[in-house]
Amino acid sequence: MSESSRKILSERNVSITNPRILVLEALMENRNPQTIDELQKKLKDKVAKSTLYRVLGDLKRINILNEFTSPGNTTVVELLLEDHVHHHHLFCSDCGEIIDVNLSNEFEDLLSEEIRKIEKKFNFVINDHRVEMFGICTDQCSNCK
Amino acid sequence: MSESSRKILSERNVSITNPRILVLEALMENRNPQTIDELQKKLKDKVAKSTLYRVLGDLKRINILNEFTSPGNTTVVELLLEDHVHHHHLFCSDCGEIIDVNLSNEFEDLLSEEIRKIEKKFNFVINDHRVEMFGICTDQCSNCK
DNA sequence: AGCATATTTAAGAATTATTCTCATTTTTTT
DNA sequence: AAAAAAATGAGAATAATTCTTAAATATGCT
Repeated sequence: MSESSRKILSERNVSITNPRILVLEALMENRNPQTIDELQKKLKDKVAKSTLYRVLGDLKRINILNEFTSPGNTTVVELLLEDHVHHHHLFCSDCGEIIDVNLSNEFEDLLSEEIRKIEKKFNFVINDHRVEMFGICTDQCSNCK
Repeated sequence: MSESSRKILSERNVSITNPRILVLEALMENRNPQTIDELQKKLKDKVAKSTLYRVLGDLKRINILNEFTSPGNTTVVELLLEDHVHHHHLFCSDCGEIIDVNLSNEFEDLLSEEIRKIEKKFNFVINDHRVEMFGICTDQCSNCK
């Protein structure tokens, strides 16, 4: 099981340590975004709190971790690997669930065009973007129901 | 000057107090998003820190304040009044500036359609959304240059 | 495999951002 | 103008994150 985690680390030239493997595994267990708190619980008594934060920093540095903030201002992270293409997020303000969402190619193309316009207008080089949607789930969230 | 702040408060049935007027004025001074820290500096010795946070909470409650987080995880707020229509944000990862951005109607229409599809697919009621763009300013940011 | 060097970890202290508490002050109501 | 209600200031309390350091682990070399 830990093979793929080891591979991820060695391919990126960072040393293979137990905490890093454990954190990667916790992240892989649930490919939707997770709060630090959820991770902390999963890794309780296995990885020190300070180590968890440090390892998450390491993963950001090698560009396989996406960190952002939910509407309640909670920090959330998700693993970004090859298989996990560009996507957006849908937040349930009721249960807190965060769902990965893909939008149509047609939409993404038009968005890229808009971004090109914005780059010109503001003299920016834009290297990333995201669409966040906020609402209330009616029956699909795993937490609700 | 404080007339418009007073009006904003009275129209929404919240009592008119000095700290609230001062915070509103600080927010109006710069209609782009501001960090709590910037606000704190402007209001230094005029409004207590705890009061600033409380007043910001009040403004959120009456729906005239938008709060979100910049990529560096800093909390940012901006006043949302009638004149300030739906817009999006562009973040400079170099100087930290956050710029309000409008996207074309064509784009907004297509986005609304996408959102309708997502609502169906995930059984959500979506009531808000935003597009965030990240990049580096080349010469326009007021901080950079 | 074994040793030396470099890197990482655990644990808790330190820092930062935000919320809470409560006696006093200000605002609103009458 | 007085009474009642609401808001404030100051600092204590809490929560999230970063920092520090001695000990443990990983890596590179032989």
